[in-house]
Amino acid sequence: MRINYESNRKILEEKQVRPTAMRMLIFKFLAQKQMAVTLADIETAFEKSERTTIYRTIKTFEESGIVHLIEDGSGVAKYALCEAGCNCELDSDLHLHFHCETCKETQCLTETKIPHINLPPGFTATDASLVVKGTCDKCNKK
Amino acid sequence: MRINYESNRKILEEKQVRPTAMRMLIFKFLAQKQMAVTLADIETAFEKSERTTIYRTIKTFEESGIVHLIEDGSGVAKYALCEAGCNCELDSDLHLHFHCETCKETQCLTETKIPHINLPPGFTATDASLVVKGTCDKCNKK
DNA sequence: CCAAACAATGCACTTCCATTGCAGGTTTAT
DNA sequence: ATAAACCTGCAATGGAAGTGCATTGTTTGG
Repeated sequence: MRINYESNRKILEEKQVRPTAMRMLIFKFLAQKQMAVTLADIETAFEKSERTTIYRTIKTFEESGIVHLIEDGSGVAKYALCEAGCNCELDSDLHLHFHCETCKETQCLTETKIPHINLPPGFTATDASLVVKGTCDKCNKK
Repeated sequence: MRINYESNRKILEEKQVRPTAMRMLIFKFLAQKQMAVTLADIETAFEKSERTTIYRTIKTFEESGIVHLIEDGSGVAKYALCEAGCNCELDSDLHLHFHCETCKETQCLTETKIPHINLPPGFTATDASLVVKGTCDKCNKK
């Protein structure tokens, strides 16, 4: 729908990313997915387009703070859209990621923040990543 | 020293891993290192031996609970010895890992356990991994 | 003690994912 | 309109993980 298209475009522009056709498509794809996706997932969804372009698009998104990288232990990098107003780089917005061992999907649990950690003396933290593994709500219902 | 050799051997045997020469060497290497190491690190330390052997040795160690895998976000798998009596698989022994962005080393902070996390309704956890990034005590002193 | 059975090792090869170089094509600013 | 900056597509590279198979080493049962 038109509205959505316009708002997506606005998000890209706000982050200083030119809203090319490819980027808009990939952004839309990410927005529709509830889960974190791999580069291969995007490739599969857009068979017509080039791996490299997708790769670089995601890199651009990552550097611009449009998506954030998630390493969930599956060995491949996954990406998910940052929430509106999210500053993933900052300590303040460290949410946790949940990897379901049944459906193999990874999602952001944006409501659940990483609790404050007391580090041993001498250590200073700039970033943290918490991945919880188990069974997600959907799979627990089955 | 002899004592150490014997005690290392005992550890392997307790975990049902045959103490071959190669395995003893790799175990010793891990025990001396304070940090988590990559397969490449071990390769470099033992140039004479085969990548595959090292790879499979570490796999064996991992499956037997002698080492645990750490994914610190550097993209490559790292391994560290489990503490005596550690049961890395169990919730009870989830310590945190610290990745120093200055020296690029990763270490276990075994004293610091992962705090209890309240998951949203429907989610059940079996495992968790917390990696904190920043500057370690040594690099902060420089 | 010897042979059969099993486990560990070495070598070659494959696969998967990430990344880069370069040559067009497109957009933007002057 | 034109140059500069940026984006895209294609080809190729690199690094790490993993597999198959033949060989060697180790254990165990007779």
